[in-house]
Amino acid sequence: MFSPVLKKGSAELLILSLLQDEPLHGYEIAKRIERRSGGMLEFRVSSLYPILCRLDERGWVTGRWVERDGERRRRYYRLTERGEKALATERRTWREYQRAVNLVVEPSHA
Amino acid sequence: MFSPVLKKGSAELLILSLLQDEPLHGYEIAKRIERRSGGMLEFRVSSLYPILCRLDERGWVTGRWVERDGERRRRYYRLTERGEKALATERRTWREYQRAVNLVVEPSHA
DNA sequence: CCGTATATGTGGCAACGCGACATATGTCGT
DNA sequence: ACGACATATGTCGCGTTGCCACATATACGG
Repeated sequence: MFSPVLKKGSAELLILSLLQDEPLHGYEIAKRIERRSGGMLEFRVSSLYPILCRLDERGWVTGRWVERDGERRRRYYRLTERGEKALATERRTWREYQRAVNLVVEPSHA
Repeated sequence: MFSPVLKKGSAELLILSLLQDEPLHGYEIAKRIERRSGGMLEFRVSSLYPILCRLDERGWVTGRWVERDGERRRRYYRLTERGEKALATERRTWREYQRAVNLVVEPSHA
């Protein structure tokens, strides 16, 4: 839907936002992003898993393997305390960024 | 102010928006973006000039050298017809993109 | 005469999302 | 029994893009 370029930078914010509600595994995260955005945002798994690793290394989320009968193994991620703080910061940054861009592009200044 | 990652994708939109009002040269574009955004957005010249070339090659803007006494030579860019259409599209895309991300990020869904 | 603002550019780097591909399991229809 | 599909996780290499460092040149004020 949107070009890869535009989506840069928002990926982490999207994932962290979903994990705030409850722990999720990768595939489920991708589906929820698509559903919540009304199909406008789509996440390629090739982007998703590297990002989750990145967030784990950074200490913002922790992953935990879960194996159940009649189910393929899944890795559930949950937000850490540091991740929660980071999410708050990223959300604020995103809002400010939107505002800044809109100040320039919205023609109300003419 | 904002990380380079987040800014990816919005650069063209910002530049095209400013050129809609009147033809401008590169340096002036950079300053206006900074001023209009209240100092929140800053544009490195090392990003700016390559983008202007790109837009020129794509036929969205056309550059014209202007030399005046007591002034260093400047290259003024103006929006082409194709550029105007592209700008309209990019503006719409940006709005939709904001909406899509906010649908996922804003916690009003819980 | 020297620093600062103005003005335009180049080269190479690092980050990031993605397409293509690989692998494995559960489910449903035929 | 078998194939197609959804589920689920991952790797590799590519292309785009903004940035830092650097280069060059002119006008102006102290």
